[in-house]
Amino acid sequence: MERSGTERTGQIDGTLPRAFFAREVVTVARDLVGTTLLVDGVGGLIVETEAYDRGDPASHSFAGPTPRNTAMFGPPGHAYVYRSYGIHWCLNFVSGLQPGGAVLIRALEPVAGLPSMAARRRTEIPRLFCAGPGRLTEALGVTRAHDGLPLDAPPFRILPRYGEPDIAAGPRIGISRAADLPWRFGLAGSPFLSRPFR
DNA sequence: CCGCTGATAATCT
DNA sequence: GATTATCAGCGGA
Repeated sequence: MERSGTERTGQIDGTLPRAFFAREVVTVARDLVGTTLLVDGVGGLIVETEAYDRGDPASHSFAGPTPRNTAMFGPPGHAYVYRSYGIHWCLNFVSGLQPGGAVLIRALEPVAGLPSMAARRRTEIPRLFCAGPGRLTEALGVTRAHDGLPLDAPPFRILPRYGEPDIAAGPRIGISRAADLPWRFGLAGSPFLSRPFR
């Protein structure tokens, strides 16, 4: 059984406040590593993130608001979910001091709801449950239905981390523009990353 | 270990 | 018609 929010954080309700997301996207992306993401009680430790913001050629918000990226231009602390390569869903946390910023959640270390993840992912290998943005959404049951939902209310729960994790940084994965920016963050040495840092 | 390929759909040129 | 914030399966070294 998981420890209570009070025991972990000293707060009554351990869920991250919306103000957490209303900071520089790169800072939010780094600070999310080591927090715990649950969707309907299924999830685990966030071990890999990427930052995107307005003015970033690799960001969906770069060209301005469209039907797809509407949530990115709404208030921080909400989900932005989009379909990737026609097959996968990808989960972002709308963040930043200006509209158009978001943090892509790329990998989790599975902690809660392991049987549900195994069933949804059709594999018994925990390392492959959430190692990648598309795998993660499949394991947690995240779809377009979650686009725009607030992150401080069910089905979402995001719990603060305890101490300071050892965080690695590097270039983002799978993009062609602004590919040199070190806006990918991860828990150093974690076996649950989508790809290792070097 | 590495690289290639197909699946599949919204968005943009 | 091309591109894309991906993944799984395959073949070769």
